[in-house]
Amino acid sequence: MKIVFMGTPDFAVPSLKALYEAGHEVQAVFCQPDKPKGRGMKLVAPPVKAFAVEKNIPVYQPNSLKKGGEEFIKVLEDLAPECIVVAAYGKILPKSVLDIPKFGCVNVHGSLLPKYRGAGPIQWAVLNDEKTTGITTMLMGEGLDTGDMLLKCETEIGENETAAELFDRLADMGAELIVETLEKLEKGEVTPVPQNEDEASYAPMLTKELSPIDFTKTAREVHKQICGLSDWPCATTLIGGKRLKVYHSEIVEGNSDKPAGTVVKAKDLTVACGEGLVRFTEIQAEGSKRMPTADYLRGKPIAEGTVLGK
RNA sequence: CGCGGGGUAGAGCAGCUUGGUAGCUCGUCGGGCUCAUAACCCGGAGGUCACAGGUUCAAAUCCUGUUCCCGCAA
Repeated sequence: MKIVFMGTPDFAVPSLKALYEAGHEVQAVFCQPDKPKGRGMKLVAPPVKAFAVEKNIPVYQPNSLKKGGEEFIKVLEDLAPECIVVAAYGKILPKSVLDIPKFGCVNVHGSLLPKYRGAGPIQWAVLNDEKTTGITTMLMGEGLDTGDMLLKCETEIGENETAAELFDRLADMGAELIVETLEKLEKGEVTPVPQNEDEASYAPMLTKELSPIDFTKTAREVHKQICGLSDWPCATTLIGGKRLKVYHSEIVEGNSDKPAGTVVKAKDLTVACGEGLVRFTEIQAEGSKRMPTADYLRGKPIAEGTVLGK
């Protein structure tokens, strides 16, 4: 099938790769413009662009498809793709684009719609301690992730699984599902199902305001916050006035009468919460790289009774 | 040139201000002790102190350049 692929971050790459390797004619790739990133504000190409360049697929990076995007829409019309596949593109497609391909625009979304529409479905599923989540492919409408659903694939969320780990798994699942979706779409073997608006929920992009850990919450809530925010923006606390990022953690059996945030076991950094105990297993201090907690403690021991968060 | 921290043994760190024997915790190897242990004791191996230049009798330490990693900000 002649397709145009629209996507930007790592999440989209497996899908693009799978379509490419499934023999589809990927006519062009659209992604966000290179953005100044990291220290020194260097321009960085999005992962999808890197893959496309490697495979000699033409890349377009419009600032917008709405305002001043006429020339790009012209490009799309000239390519006349049979389907436009969208995976975490990061831009709203105007109706003039949605109407171009005969099979429509198909989106790969990282949740079981209609739950968790929006930019951060994977992270919020973890943060909310969902037992399962998955991938949904759908025909795009004009609303935000509101289109009719095509196929779904469900998976369990691991007890200690971080959003980053789930991201990778879902990206691969999405890749399989989008290939299957196109196949069935072409053969007319799939029936679009409207979403139940009553069950819809919205998962906004994460911000750093979610980072600080509130140890008065339950150990489970703290643990899921750590998992859901890893690798970015990361749950954080303070130790001796310095910021400490927590990448991995696990819930520990037992309880403590110490105030929330107190380190009750210095050997493996077990911390008292409002209810229950949580243990940090991978952390990162300012100016240092992320490492297993045991490594960190060898160089910077933490005294039992230390209270985190200040 | 956005601001800042850092690169020292396999891992994590101290030492740098005030130049003068390469240090700590852990791991590893060998031995010992114990009914027993992620226990304890004794001993050993393991370093171009990121790279390049400079100052000096002498540089991990002071100066200059380069490079890589990280926090903030975006």
